[in-house]
Amino acid sequence: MTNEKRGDGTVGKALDVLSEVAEIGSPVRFSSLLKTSKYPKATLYRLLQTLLNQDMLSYNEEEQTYKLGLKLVRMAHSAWLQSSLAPVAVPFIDDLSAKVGETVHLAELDNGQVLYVDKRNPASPIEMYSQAGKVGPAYCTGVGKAMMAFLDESELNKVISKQAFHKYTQHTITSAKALKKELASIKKEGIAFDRQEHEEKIICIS
Amino acid sequence: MTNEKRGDGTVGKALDVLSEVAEIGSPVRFSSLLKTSKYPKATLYRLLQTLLNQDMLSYNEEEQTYKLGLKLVRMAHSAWLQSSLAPVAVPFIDDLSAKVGETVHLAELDNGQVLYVDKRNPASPIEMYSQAGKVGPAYCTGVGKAMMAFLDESELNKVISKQAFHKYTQHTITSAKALKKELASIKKEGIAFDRQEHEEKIICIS
DNA sequence: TCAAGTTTTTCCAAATAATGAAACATAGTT
DNA sequence: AACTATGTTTCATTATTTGGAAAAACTTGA
Repeated sequence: MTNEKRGDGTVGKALDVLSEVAEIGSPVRFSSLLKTSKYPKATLYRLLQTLLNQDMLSYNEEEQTYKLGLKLVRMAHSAWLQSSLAPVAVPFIDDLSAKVGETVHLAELDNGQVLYVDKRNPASPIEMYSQAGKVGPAYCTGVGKAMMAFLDESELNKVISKQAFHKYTQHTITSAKALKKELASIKKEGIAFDRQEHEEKIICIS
Repeated sequence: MTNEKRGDGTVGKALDVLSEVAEIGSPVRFSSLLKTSKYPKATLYRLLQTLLNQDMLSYNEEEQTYKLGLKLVRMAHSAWLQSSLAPVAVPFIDDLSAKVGETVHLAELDNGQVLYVDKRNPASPIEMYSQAGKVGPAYCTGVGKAMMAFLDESELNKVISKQAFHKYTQHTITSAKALKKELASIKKEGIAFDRQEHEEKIICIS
């Protein structure tokens, strides 16, 4: 039986399980996972054990619950450090945030997704981790579009072809053609707007 | 570096490779990884491909380099949300930081390791991601010891038994016995100190 | 341009590890 | 005690992973 879409062997399955735990968002019991998961009992069990051994998950014996583990956090820390621009740009966004008195995001474009690398909010100086690290679709956020506008033709096509357009709100752009048109005008004017395309009531200027 | 306990099949290997990429800290070429890695060419290659497919790594075609990928960051974000106390405690540590005018860490104890969940530094409001997410050994940090002091006997033994004591500085505690003694006094006095046990010139009060 | 060196990718038979139905274990209830 | 709901282990079968070696794909240099 070959599974076409999710096709990399055991590792794929393990990461699948890891994602499931991540998506649930709170510590989970084995049985609870079993209901959601597409893997049979024994398999799921062994995958969880492996992930535990590897510190990708941590297990609370009292409550018999699994949650994401230390290794993951440690690696994410590395990922942050590996991010190309973050360390360099920090002073700039601090500055910008202070000047405009609005929330400032620092984002990176990675394979058609916007990774919010950092965030500065002048009012309450934190919330940070709760936003930085978030990933969103590039085609319906201000930053995303701003960045795509400056890709060259071939790269842009590559990115677009990977996208599955999903209509988040009634304003979301859902065709490659419409997107390209918008990008062209962004390039000309130097400013990108997000007109409630991803979340209602949130607009942004990039 | 010398980790004997490596034994869970393919998943273990894949995560091993992932760790290696993380530890290097900057984008790596295949050949470069091959030198460090204990896996043969073909194996390493396939593992990298799998991790790529899974978005755990991302690949820069121009430079032919691998770095940590989006999925990892996304999951770490979830890990942060799953952390039991962070969301609740944020206002408190903001407050505390303002009052004492010193850097405040929020840490969690997880299997003998201290995870710095959050950090507030009154002078420069950031650096955060660069520290939060960091993991350190519990037995030679102020916070770590403070928390261990309030574990009950059996849990404490479990944690201690997992520890490999490593002498970071000449002040580091290196025996289970000495550690227990110290914990007892911490419990009595309600304050834990870190007297340059982990890093020279850094002391802290918990 | 071709040959010589690198680095990355593919192949395939043998070796190994993963699978999952079912049995077993351990609470928790009625 | 028998019943239920979870969690853990076993084991013969099957599918995946392995790694040496060799083929591509790139890089250089003359």
